[in-house]
Amino acid sequence: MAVSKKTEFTQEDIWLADVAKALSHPARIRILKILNNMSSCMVGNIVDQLPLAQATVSQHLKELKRVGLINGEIDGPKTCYCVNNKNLIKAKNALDKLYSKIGCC
Amino acid sequence: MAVSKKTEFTQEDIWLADVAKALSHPARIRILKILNNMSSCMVGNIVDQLPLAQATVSQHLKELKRVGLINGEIDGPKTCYCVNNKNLIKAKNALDKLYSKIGCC
DNA sequence: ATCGTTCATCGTAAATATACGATAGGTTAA
DNA sequence: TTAACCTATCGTATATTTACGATGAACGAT
Repeated sequence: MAVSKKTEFTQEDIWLADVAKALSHPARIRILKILNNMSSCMVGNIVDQLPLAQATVSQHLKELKRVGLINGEIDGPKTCYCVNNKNLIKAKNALDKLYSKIGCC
Repeated sequence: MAVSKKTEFTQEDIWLADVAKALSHPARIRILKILNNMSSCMVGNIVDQLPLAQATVSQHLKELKRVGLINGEIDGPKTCYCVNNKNLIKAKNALDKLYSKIGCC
């Protein structure tokens, strides 16, 4: 794409777009829902519920972690992930600023 | 990416991911904010406020329209765009389902 | 120390997204 | 009709994402 122009926008717009990018794959939406419904949050459990290879799931988890939508901590040989509610709510609130005050044309 | 596995998820997860994808570029976030603050919504006005070529802006508008976040209607030689509040609110509500009931691990 | 388990990272191939110039299509004005 | 204008689309180059097998790193148990 030649050269990216993403840096020429405000920090807030870049941040919100980045969070949206992390949400832009059904596997990552599914992962968030799984973490929301399980007390256990081992990677293996997540892999079992997705039609994807372990390496691919790990990549998706990394992307969600990168933008702060989930937290992960090492627990012995396993890794435990969970949703970061604070940032998810922050993203939801940011969407409020996009509502049109005016009706549709 | 070899073969896409996106179809192997639920319709709702695919839909929400698709809306998030439309929001995943700062230019498109900016466009929504511009539409939210202007009574006029001609493409030319939007192009003037972005560091992008007209062809690129048109592409971004097309992507927002594809998922129903904006509506566009031809008004003489110009085209008028506006935010589709209904779908934006629908997306925001869908994010509510992703909050963790459990605290962070 | 060795083995099996769990997960992250590397390397790589293919699909998709981004950006722009050029051009086409449609509208109003002269 | 011609000219000028506005926007969408086409063609194309490059960047990024997606997906997987293979490998590596860390841990617990034997």
